[in-house]
Amino acid sequence: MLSYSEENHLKAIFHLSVNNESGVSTNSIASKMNSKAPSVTEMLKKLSEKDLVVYKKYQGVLLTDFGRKTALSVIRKHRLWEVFLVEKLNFKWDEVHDIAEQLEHIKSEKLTNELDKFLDYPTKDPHGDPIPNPAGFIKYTAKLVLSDLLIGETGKFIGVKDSSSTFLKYLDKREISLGSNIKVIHKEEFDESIHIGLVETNLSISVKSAANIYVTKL
Amino acid sequence: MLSYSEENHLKAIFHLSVNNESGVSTNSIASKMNSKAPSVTEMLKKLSEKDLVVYKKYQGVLLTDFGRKTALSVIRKHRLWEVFLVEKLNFKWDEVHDIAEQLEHIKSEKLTNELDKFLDYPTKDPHGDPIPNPAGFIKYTAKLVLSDLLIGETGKFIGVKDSSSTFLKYLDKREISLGSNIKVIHKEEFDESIHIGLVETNLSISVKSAANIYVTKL
DNA sequence: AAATTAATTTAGTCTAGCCTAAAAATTTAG
DNA sequence: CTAAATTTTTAGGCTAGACTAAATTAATTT
Ligand SMILES: [Mn+2]
Ligand SMILES: [Mn+2]
Ligand SMILES: [Mn+2]
Ligand SMILES: [Mn+2]
Repeated sequence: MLSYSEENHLKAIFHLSVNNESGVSTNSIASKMNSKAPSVTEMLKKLSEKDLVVYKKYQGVLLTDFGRKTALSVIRKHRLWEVFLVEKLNFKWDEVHDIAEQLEHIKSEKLTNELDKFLDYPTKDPHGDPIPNPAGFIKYTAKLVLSDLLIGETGKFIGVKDSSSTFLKYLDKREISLGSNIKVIHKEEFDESIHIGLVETNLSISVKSAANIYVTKL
Repeated sequence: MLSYSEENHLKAIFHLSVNNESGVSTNSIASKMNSKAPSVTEMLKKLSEKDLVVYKKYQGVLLTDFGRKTALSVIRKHRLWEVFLVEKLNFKWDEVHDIAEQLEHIKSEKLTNELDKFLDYPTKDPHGDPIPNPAGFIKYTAKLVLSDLLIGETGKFIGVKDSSSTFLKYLDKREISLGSNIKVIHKEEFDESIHIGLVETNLSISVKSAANIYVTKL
């Protein structure tokens, strides 16, 4: 039975492993966990002891298959609960993350799988992130950021890179929501802002925002 | 922000306070918590420090209004989650308690209240126990145990005293479920067993079982 | 290639939550 | 109303998980 802290460390390592062939560094984990390096080192020893990671002093750390599967099980629960909160309990997409951080640690496979069924087997969470299946398989969708689109190109808004409450609420205010088709109308040279067209309206947004919006080219 | 252990102690004290005017004893709490007296003493000092209980050495302990409200909030969450598991996720009444023990500690008032709404404001949990309202008000129903009924009397099955998985599954097997009207047909002198009549069938059950079934006289 | 800088680990400390054993207070009994 | 039994508290210890400061190893510069 893993502790919350062990599960959270595994999750952090998993997220840091994406696009990172070599080992994950102690400091990067500490920074993601809002803790300090010595706490991470101690945890790595414990996780290594339990065969959840491969750890060699000063060499960074990598998940074992077992560790990866465990991390994905936590992520699966996190995302399913986020769907539940939005779909069934009237939460907004910017309100669910903190609660899901708590719910992801509830231990009951039956609960997770019944929840999955109850939600009709969703494949994406409210932020567009893929939901791993019970076996720990996760289906990634090719995506690029809106700021990479050229003038005249259109993309479908499929996810956010920055999922902070602030950014999510900003998108709500501008009525940019998951699934929207966004066309790049014009790029301003002076401040690099990007004029975009939604189904109805046209808007202008900063590069910073555009760099945080995942799209698939249409 | 209270810890799980603090919340669990409050819950234990609350349950031990029912029908117990004077203070709750250290040992009774330890026994309910599956811990030892010194651990309880230590916790009582902490809870007292936080004004959740009134504690005086060797004098037992009582909840303050604040402590009582806090305990009831945990119990409210526990019972709402049990309803959710049974009503929405196909759990049986004997499978929900352990999961609710985890879920009752999730911190989000909005979550609790939205869940309540989603479940259409249930007043009883799957075991017949009343669900406190958001203000911490709990509505008790007058009840007696089946074994107290006299021959010829009929009672409506409204709750269980023993809510162990074993007993609940036994009731399932005998097809005795919440809401059933149970008539006492005969009491066997030899082994004190009680012959009862359900809507259709007649059964015989032990005094022990009968002493664990709450009914209201019809 | 040595020196400096940066990253990581070790050493030692702290708190929460639990424990056992011993001491003290309260209750029960003779 | 003392004496024994019971209950409760204190004392001291342990583990998990966090931290700071110091030491060590690795990486980067000159
Ligand atoms: Mn999230
Ligand atoms: Mn998400
Ligand atoms: Mn329960
Ligand atoms: Mn219940």
